[in-house]
Amino acid sequence: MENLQGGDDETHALPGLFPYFSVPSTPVLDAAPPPSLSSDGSNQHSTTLTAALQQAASACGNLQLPPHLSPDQLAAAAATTLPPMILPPMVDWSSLLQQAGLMGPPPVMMPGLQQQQAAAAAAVQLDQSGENDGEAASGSGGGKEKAKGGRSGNKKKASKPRFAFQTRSANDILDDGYRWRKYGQKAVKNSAHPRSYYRCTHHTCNVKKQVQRLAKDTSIVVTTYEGVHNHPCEKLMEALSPILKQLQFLSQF
DNA sequence: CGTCTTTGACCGGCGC
DNA sequence: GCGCCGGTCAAAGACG
Repeated sequence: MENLQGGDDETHALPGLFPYFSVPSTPVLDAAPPPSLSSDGSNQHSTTLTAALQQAASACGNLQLPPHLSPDQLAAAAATTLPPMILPPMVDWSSLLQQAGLMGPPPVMMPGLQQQQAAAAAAVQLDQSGENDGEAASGSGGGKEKAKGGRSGNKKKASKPRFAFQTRSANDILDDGYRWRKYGQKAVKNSAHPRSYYRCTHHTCNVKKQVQRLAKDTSIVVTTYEGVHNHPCEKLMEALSPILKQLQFLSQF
């Protein structure tokens, strides 16, 4: 599959949407290897890594790197102290570096798809036993507008951004750093595996996600996010705090 | 006791 | 109008 870029649709950048994965899972398509953080000590690499960290911190809302650190200091900090010991393995570096503009588009996210197209794409991916897995997303525009609201008058056709991606994992549930409450499960046509519906448990957050397995390859989990979290990711904060403490320590010099 | 999952019922949109 | 389907609700139960 190729990168699924919708043509004319708006492209959503969703910082903080996929900041953290602790479940051992791998992106299915065009998976970029983790950055070789320790092998390259060049300034450019280090400063861009710092930018990635800054992106991640700002995405979560309540972290700041020491403002008075010079770029050189930040670069030195990143180059000399960040290597593997300090980099939490659960951080999704592909997403971080992609947010910082260091990588191409993430492997299976589907930016630019309108919600019904994303849903249709996911449905096609599930239903089709044919060849092109995700290309159906860009190709099939024929998705009819299905019911968006459930029973209690959810009439608004909210155009929340929706992102779907696939991971190869034995676990259905990816720990993405947020807490989710399951509120439904439905059998999927032509698939032995049901689709599960989750809602973010944060009071003010309205983000939902759907999780289902591909019928054709049950080792692949398709996760569809709808909406953007309006609160920090606590687990990412925990993951980044050692780095930030170290940077703050360095800022004393 | 609070939180979460399970599961059948229900709702609304769509095609025929 | 009817049935299908995706999505949601909410009661009941499980769990720590």
